[in-house]
Amino acid sequence: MDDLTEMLKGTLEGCVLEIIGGEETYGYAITRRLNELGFTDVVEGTVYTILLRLEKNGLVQVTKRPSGMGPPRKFYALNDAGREELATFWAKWEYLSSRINNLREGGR
Amino acid sequence: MDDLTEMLKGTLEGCVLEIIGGEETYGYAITRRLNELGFTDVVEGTVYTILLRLEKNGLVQVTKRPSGMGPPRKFYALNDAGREELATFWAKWEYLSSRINNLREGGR
DNA sequence: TAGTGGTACTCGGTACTACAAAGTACCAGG
DNA sequence: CCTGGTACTTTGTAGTACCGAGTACCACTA
Repeated sequence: MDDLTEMLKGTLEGCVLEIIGGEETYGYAITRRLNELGFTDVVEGTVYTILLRLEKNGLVQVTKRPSGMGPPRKFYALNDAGREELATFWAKWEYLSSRINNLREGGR
Repeated sequence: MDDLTEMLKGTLEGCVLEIIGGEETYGYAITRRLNELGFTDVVEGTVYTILLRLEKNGLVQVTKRPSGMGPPRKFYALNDAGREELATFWAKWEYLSSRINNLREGGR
């Protein structure tokens, strides 16, 4: 699939929220997860900027833990604000995707 | 629905292409059409920048015609490149939306 | 005839986001 | 020691939707 970067704007952050909401995890693993979910071109740098943004906006709780396989990992978990943001994201996604699919089917 | 601007990035241009593909039309009418289709906050300035971009990228054919109801209108129609771009857009949209919905349903 | 409101397009600047690129650092195995 | 996989940081760039202000045409009306 060719370049999706513009289309990912606004949705990739929601995807990261969803992954974190499923289980406490860390940046490197999130990137790998996204890749295997079909977001093949998403790279680490992108995920880390999103994680820093989530942290700055107070949507996640961060815990640093040693790894054994390399440098220490920063684990991310959703807090209440994060869960709320995730729900908002899905509401927006549903709204937008339904409008777009309507448009495609002749526009009603 | 609250702010969708980030989520619209990469998709709004495709929506405009789809509308133009349906019938030859012009900026002001496209804005009104988007608004009634549920893209309520899209404003004229945004549509015009998209139209100029489409023209610059050689995806549309432009014809200026007098209006009777105000200043002359610039009518836009898809050319072959535009139709191809529209098909690519829908392919990307299908790909992306299916991945996102998969992710939502537990992630396989 | 001046004023208002709807139609219609242009242009300069801003904010936000995904991504590129380069670097730091930890650890295991040869 | 040196390579390769793991793991995070930082700076800068490009692309897009949006804002705001401006220009201009026309119909209607007081």
